[in-house]
Amino acid sequence: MNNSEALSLFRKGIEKYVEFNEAEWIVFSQHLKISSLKKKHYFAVPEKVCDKVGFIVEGAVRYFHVKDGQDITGYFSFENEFVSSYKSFLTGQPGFTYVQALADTQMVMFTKKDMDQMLANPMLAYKIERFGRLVAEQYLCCYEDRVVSFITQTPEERYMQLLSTGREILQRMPQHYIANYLGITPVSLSRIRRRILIDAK
Amino acid sequence: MNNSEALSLFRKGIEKYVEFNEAEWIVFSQHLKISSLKKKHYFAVPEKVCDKVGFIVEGAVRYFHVKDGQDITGYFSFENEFVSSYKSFLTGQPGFTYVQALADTQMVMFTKKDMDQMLANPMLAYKIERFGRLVAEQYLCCYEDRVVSFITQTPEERYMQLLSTGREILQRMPQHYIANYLGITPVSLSRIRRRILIDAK
DNA sequence: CCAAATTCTTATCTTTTGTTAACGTTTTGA
DNA sequence: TCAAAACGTTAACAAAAGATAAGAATTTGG
Repeated sequence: MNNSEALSLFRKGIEKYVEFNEAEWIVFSQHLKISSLKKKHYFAVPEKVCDKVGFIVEGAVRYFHVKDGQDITGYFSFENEFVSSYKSFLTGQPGFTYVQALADTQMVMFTKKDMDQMLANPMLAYKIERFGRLVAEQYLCCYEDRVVSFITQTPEERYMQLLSTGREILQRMPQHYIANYLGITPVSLSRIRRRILIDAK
Repeated sequence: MNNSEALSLFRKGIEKYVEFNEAEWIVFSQHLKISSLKKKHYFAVPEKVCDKVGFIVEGAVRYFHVKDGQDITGYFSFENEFVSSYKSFLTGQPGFTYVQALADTQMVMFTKKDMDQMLANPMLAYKIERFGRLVAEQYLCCYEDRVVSFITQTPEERYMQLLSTGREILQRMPQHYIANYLGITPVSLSRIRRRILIDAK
């Protein structure tokens, strides 16, 4: 994919948050950078500040933590979604999360510095504030659902719900990542699947 | 507490997000309403759209879900914090959460309609967008931490962490609410506390 | 002030999950 | 193409959590 195609996908992808006129777009896009990440390479690592946000035009990433030498996968992002170690980006503090490309991934990126410049530029400030608000609000809603599911549902119920709503994750992610995402071990998810199969008979 | 005191606490409380000059404040505060909620009364209930956000100047609320006839407490808000069934407020769709006053609670409120009016008012729009962005970002960070704790920690580890960071919750909330908040049953939290006591010896 | 409700702990029993390891299958990458 | 790595299932056992119930202490609300 060439840069112009990537930018155009990005512009289309963020339409639901904000639309720029041509003059604005010219300035805005000067703050964007097209960037590729080879499979298994890292977008963010712990102990470092993640000073950028990406928007995936092709590929996918996973978010994971390392505990006692083991990976624990907490989240995924696919095409048309943002990537960042959000808390680190927003607070400017070092993060605790690995963000790794699961396949060769192409993204449109902007840095914290660029975001701050745009927020300080009267031509863009208003729309960037709004853009940021709407994106943060959307992620807030996702997180709210996720927390509620941990509080109110059993692992089996969480998996059943994922079966009915999580097409992309189920199709594109190996099962042991999905287990982590649900807050359980891969062995436990395998058993849950078995239980469901038997109950279905 | 009289209305003027409440408004002043509110203005002080949101300073970290946005500061208004006197002219802006006059307009902004016309969209605010001071409101009291008696203990055990509801700020929001499931199946209804929560069309308002409050800022607690005195009191506290808890958020809970009902599952199989049982309460499951998911969160709390105290003085100087916002209250809403956020997803319902942001999306305009009916919520799934009860939000209930734990004590007589006084808050400063604005409705979705007021927020939309302010966003449409050139005098306030920019600051309100920014205000909304910063608040959403902060809550996003809280939720991120919470999800990570469910993914990477055992219930015991979550409780230990709460012991070191959750002063207010621990002091003001009964233990069975805290158990729910940690994603476990009250009985299980009681056992965890016992284990910790024994290990400490 | 007192009965009722709430809160916390403890015990018992059942169910589920975690841990570790083994095994066959599939995928990967050199 | 082929060895190594990754993946999913299963088993066996230990550890933890859920469900239920009982009982004591505390709080509450009229």
